[in-house]
Amino acid sequence: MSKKDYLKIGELAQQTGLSVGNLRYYSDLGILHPVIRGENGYRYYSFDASQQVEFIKKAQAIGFSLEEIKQILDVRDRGEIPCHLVQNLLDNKIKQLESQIQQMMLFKGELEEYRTAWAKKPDSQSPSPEICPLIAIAILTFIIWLNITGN
Amino acid sequence: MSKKDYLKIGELAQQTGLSVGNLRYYSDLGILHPVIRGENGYRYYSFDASQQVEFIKKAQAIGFSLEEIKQILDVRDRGEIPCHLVQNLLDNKIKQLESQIQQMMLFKGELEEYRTAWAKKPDSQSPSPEICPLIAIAILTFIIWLNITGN
DNA sequence: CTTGACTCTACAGTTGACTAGAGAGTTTAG
DNA sequence: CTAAACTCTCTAGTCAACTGTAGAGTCAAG
Repeated sequence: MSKKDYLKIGELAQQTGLSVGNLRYYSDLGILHPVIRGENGYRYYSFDASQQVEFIKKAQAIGFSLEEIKQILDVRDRGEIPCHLVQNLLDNKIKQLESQIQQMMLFKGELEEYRTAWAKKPDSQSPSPEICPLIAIAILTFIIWLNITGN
Repeated sequence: MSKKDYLKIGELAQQTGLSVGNLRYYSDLGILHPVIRGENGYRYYSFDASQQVEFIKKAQAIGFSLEEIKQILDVRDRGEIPCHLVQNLLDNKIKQLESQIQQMMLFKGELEEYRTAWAKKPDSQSPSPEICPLIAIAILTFIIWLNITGN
């Protein structure tokens, strides 16, 4: 348990940008286990804990609840292997995911284009510096609408 | 205000699957305005209100907060919006998409790993048909993802 | 060996997005 | 005309995901 073997909670907090309280909360939920508990009760984390935190953050970002994330991580920790039966399903889902990623990248590209266009001509049609043009808004809403509805 | 001109809140609730309370909540937040209020105080909605609700649902599903949705809808209603608001919205969404795409690719990679790992395994080591926790989780997460994206 | 930074547990508070219930007025089917 | 069904407002409760605080123990630099 020497100084260089583990991270204390405050150090992990610093690394990840999460609060100490948040890390304790995750620890209590069983989402992010300290490697060991000291005799003093201190939580000691491994150095790749910040990787785990990144995973959790991103999983949250795409809409997983902490409970769902916990289930995923539990399974991963147990190292179970999928049934043969559903391998085709896996294949299909991977392809599906591929296309979803493509779509999202396309959408992101559109948004970036739009942002660039905006930056070039911020106020040309605008009555005041704070107010942006109607047409741009329509386009923005439309783009979002298209993406959401998938049409 | 004849019977066929508008929807009452209960009718809209039925159409959309949202609760009456939820619709009132949206009405209070200014996210989904009734076209008019009767003298009785009743909320009367236009027939395309259910379209609006669908928009709200899906916008929520891809990670917009009600506050953000309100801003978007306000824009549509008013036809204008402060530039920095649009910029922020765009920036945030681009970042969010970036992170989502990254995470999805990571997830896809993991699934591919699982698939490969399984392909190497002899059939004899296959677990019993009903015990496929990993696959269960994979399916669960995909279902959730599908729900999020609405496809 | 003390002092200040750090940690612990336990519990209360906050925010967003609702849901539930009371008490009262309104509409509508029979 | 009446009773059931619907609506209103207002207040309070719930749930997830935190944040904040109190009181107490622990560690590390001087």
